[in-house]
Amino acid sequence: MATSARKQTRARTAKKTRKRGTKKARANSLPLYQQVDNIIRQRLIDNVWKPGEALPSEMQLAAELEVSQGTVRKALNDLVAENLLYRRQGLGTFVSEHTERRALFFFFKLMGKDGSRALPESKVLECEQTDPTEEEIERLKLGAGAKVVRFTRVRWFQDVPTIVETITLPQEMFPDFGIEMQPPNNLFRFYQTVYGVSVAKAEEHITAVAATPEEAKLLGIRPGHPLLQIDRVSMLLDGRPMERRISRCNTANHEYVTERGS
Amino acid sequence: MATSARKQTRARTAKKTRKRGTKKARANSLPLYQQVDNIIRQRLIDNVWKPGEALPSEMQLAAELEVSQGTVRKALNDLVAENLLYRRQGLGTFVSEHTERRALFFFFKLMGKDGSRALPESKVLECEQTDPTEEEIERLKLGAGAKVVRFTRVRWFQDVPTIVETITLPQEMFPDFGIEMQPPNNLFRFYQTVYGVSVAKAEEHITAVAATPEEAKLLGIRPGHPLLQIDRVSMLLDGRPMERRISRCNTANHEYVTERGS
DNA sequence: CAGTGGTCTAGACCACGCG
DNA sequence: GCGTGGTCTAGACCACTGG
Repeated sequence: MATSARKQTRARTAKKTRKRGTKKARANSLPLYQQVDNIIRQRLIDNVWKPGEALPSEMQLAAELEVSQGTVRKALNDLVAENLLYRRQGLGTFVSEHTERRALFFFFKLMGKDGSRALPESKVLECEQTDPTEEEIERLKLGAGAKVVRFTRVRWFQDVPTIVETITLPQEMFPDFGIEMQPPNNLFRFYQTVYGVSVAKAEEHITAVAATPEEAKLLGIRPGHPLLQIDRVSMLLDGRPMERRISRCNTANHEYVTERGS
Repeated sequence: MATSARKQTRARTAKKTRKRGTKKARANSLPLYQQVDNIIRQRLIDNVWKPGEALPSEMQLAAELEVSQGTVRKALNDLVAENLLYRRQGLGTFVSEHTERRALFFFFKLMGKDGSRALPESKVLECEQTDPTEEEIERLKLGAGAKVVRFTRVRWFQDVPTIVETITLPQEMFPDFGIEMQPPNNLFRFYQTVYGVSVAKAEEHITAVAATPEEAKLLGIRPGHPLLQIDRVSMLLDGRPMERRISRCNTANHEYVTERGS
């Protein structure tokens, strides 16, 4: 910022014999606040500030990047709108964490039909390190020869088995996963604290399917019973896929809830 | 704004023998830009500006409401973030419309598994004006004695029947609906242009269900085949429910797709 | 108390769309 | 050329947090 973008700016306006020395124009391509946004975004990707940590104050960032406080503020607020940061008056600006609560409200859309909302318990059935299927290669954008960790678990709400879940991770991002380790219930928090891998966005494909005999047995239902299948790929800030998860849910007592504003 | 909120402000700071006459403080409750936001929001509810129409310019609004241009700008940008308005440089600020394209990308989440994305054709089976069920009374927040319009339709993607839909409307909001009128394919646009009713937000509850014999016949599948049920209530800007829709979809070739940022 | 973010203003210039 | 929104700055004061 202080160098590249800025110099360009000066260069661009040079031929017009710039009169106002104090005024800043923007580079031909991107507005200043977006350049600031990108710099901060890159630092988040590079883990310069870790989840839960505070960023420098607006004034400090403004001084470092040689822009006004207002420009930094706009960039920060945009990042807050994307849930990457949060701010607390009198305290500072912080990197978002994947707390239990956050996982619950942001990623976990299954609610009890009675209005209850809770994370289910989990029990892992199998866990192996293996070769990916064709579908996994595509969904996780895996390179040739890449390995994956794949495990299956059943999830309960109040002693009622409700979800059968198959989770696939790129082995490269999670070294030694599943070798001497049993995955815990809150996976996102685990990914973040143990491997420094933070989920930034996710895409879900939802369909209705019939329960297989195995699933029927695990969930205590008839084979062929309708299940809600949620096929989700979670991605890092830079867009790289980091988890593929297929959840097959009995929606007798729970439903997938989503709302959209305007 | 020019009167009520402003006077309060003055009143609050009165006892401190306010020194700076030019400075504006905010009322105890809400920041100025939120007051402006609320005023504009109310005008949208009151249809002061209709969908597609331009609002007054920032300067005009600022002058009318006696605040700075920057404050109006923040309020407007917040409303843009909610998709209630959109702005075009050099042109102005406009009220959002429910165009085909908008309906497609905002409300219609069903995508072809081959990546295609289109609004299906529709054929209405029945249409009646009747008493609401208990469930409808609750979901549509109907008062005692309120009537509803209820109709059923089948929807096709390229000649393949895929969705069976039951739609319920509060009769009060849609006088004469269904009496001498057959509902068209793009309902949201119809609601807006004919009745001045604009959807602002929606909540969906998604489950997996088994096809009834009637549905199976309509969709050309076996009874008991798994269907994706989307139970949606759409609401006006002020939160009043205006449509309840139950869509039961065969997800053999289509799936419900959603993404979440951070 | 000092330091943080939150609000608000005033004014400059830029980029765009249209006549 | 004019009016629109878009960007950027500078500076003021408010409100909250912590020591």
